[in-house]
Amino acid sequence: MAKRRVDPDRRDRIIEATLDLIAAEGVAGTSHRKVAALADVPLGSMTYHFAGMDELLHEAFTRFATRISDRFERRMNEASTIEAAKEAVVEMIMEDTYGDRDALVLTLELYTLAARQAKFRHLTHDWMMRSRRAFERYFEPDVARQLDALVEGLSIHRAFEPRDDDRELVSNAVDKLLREAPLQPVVHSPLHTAITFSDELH
Amino acid sequence: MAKRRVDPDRRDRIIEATLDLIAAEGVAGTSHRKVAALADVPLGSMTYHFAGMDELLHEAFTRFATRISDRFERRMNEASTIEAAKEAVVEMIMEDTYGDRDALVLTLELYTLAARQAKFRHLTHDWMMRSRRAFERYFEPDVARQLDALVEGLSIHRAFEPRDDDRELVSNAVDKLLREAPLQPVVHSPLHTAITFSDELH
Amino acid sequence: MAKRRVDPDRRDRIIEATLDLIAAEGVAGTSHRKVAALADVPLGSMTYHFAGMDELLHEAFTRFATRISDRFERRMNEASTIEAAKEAVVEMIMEDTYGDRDALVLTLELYTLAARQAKFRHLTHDWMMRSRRAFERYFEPDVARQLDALVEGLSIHRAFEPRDDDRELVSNAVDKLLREAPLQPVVHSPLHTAITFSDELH
Amino acid sequence: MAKRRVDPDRRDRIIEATLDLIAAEGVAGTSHRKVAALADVPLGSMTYHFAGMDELLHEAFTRFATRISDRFERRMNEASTIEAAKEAVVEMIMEDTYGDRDALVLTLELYTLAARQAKFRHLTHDWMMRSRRAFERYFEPDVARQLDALVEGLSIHRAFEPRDDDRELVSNAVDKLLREAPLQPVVHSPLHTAITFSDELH
DNA sequence: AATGAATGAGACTTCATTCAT
DNA sequence: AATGAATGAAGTCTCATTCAT
Repeated sequence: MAKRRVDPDRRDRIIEATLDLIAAEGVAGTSHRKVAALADVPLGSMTYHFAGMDELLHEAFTRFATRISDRFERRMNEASTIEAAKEAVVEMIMEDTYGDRDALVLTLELYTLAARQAKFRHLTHDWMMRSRRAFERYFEPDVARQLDALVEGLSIHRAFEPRDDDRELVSNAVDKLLREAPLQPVVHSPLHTAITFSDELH
Repeated sequence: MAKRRVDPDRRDRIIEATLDLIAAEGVAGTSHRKVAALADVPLGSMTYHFAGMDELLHEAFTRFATRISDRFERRMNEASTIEAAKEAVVEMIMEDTYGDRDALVLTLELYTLAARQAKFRHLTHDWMMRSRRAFERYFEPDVARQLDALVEGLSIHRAFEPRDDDRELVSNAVDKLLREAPLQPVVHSPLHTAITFSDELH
Repeated sequence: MAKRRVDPDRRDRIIEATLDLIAAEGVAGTSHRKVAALADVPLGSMTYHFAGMDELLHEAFTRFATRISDRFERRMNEASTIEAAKEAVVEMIMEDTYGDRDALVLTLELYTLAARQAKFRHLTHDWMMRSRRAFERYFEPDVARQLDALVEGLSIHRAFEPRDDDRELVSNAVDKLLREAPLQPVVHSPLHTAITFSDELH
Repeated sequence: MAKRRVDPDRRDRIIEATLDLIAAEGVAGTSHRKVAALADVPLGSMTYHFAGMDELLHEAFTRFATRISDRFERRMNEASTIEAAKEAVVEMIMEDTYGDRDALVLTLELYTLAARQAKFRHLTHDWMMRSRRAFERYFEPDVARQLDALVEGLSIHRAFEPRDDDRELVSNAVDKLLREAPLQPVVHSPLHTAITFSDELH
């Protein structure tokens, strides 16, 4: 382990190491020590660069959510027709909704944190908003929300129980959701931001 | 803490306390000490009744998954027509897919564990199978799977971002998935049980 | 694990299991639980049959020391000439002074206990007395003591550092010790039983 | 316990305290807590300075074996004639082969560990090699080995059963071993380093 | 600005022993 | 006579954080 007095992207390296570690051992198994070892920085660096574990987790998940959203947006924006957009949705569910196993694990870890701590909730909020907005380039707002939920559910279920005929099933489900406008128009009401979660108890 | 040498259903109380604690503080924040305090049993009881933390978690999540599946099955079985079944699905998403906040948190915690440790995967597997089978009383197998994923996605998204017009949106999404058989019939292939997750790294 | 309501030699089995366990994991690594598991008796049996860990250890080492001494005596008594006796000594050092690895380990464990706790000292005392008396059938008392010490030292050293030419070296050493009476007769004085060890501190 | 953030030779103090404690209560009775209390360091220091109990034991016994070997070597080197060397051997057996009671106990504890765990065997190996080499300044290699074993055996037996006439007996035994070259020369064969011990079982 | 050293709290687990049956 | 259940004490170790340099 070489001395590295000059080390500009040390913060960066720490954040990446944190994400790797969470993917591998979960938030529960993540500690300053392990991150420091993985990032090859002195233990003392950890609390020097980040006020505490919470700040570190927050920054790490911010980077993760941003990264996933960026990729998602890019792929959706590349489509030039509705048909292409639909194909992109199916494609993302099929091959890499969450990019890979690590991404799924990180997503679940983030949801778990967000469900319990308000301070992580804006991350999931922003993420969802960006997804929907990307969908809205091609689809009705309500359909965008429905689609967003379907993508979520199919991705999780496929991760746990993949099957050979998934593509047809996914494609068909997306088709049906896009098929036609509802008979009785959905009434838009103002965003209801009430948070369902009561926060941590102690 | 009174002396209580004779105490049947102590195991039971420990398991319930564990679920409460996980809901409140997450798997990461769950410890023998805290569970023991919550269940009002001596610390030494913990590893007497359960070989270790892992066994405790496994038993707790087994109870949880079974409980949720039971309730889900019961509600689906109560429907007598397809229309009623559809209504039950919407209802469950709307009011209590996961029963309550605790149930959502516990579900996410379980998914997180299952994504990383094979030994928890059979719990999510069984759970999904029971859901689909319950759906299959009324719907085609493929539709059952699509519906199952939609329920998953909508429940999660609604938990994070509830809105006043959710009922219409949910109902409409379910409607569309149920609407009609696919034009090009989905080809059934044998269950592909390959697990996508490589297990814990060390 | 069958129910064994009638089980006469249970005490016996426990003692043997204890010796096996000490050989494998040392006195330090020996516990009621492990012994019970190895002997296939309920944990509750342990403190029913033996007042406590100390009594168990004492009985186990008593059996061990007796067993080793018996064997030693038998082999020495089988010799009919001094030459044969000398050969028996060499033989015992060479092939099985302590019988096997387990016996060496148990011997060292016993010495360790005896060096610190008076209550184990009579075991080592009796053992040594029986060895010397066995030697005295053929050799002068002083030579017997010298021989006894040489056997001890060679056995230990050979256990740690065996060599191909050990037999010659051992045989030669025994020869020299037996060769002839000392020029200046050793004065016999009464046994000095003062114990050098101050006992356990707490 | 005063605050002592700056405390060099803390490691040192811990090692010495460990040796004292092992001498007093054995490896079995040695714990982080007790050592910390004896060395007057916080419990947390223990695993900060030493990766674990094993490392601590290893370092402690390394220091012990080195210390004993140093003293042994020094005393042997001080002799200028064979006669003086012989006298030094007798002297060491008589008064302080192992220096004192603690040293004998520690030696037995080390042998016990080494007999069961390979990682401690190099300590006993080095120790024996240094003893023999010290003897070889004055005596034939084979005689050195015989003498080494005799010293071992006499020291142990004298510790357990001291007698007033030990000096004559010891002196006479040494004399005999040194007396003259063997009639049939011992054949030297290459060192046979095979380790007899199979290691811990599980 | 950066870090090696240090520590109190608390983690999981094992244990000898007690006790009600 | 025998034992399953239970527990308080103590074991080793990991941790986030503080602090002197």
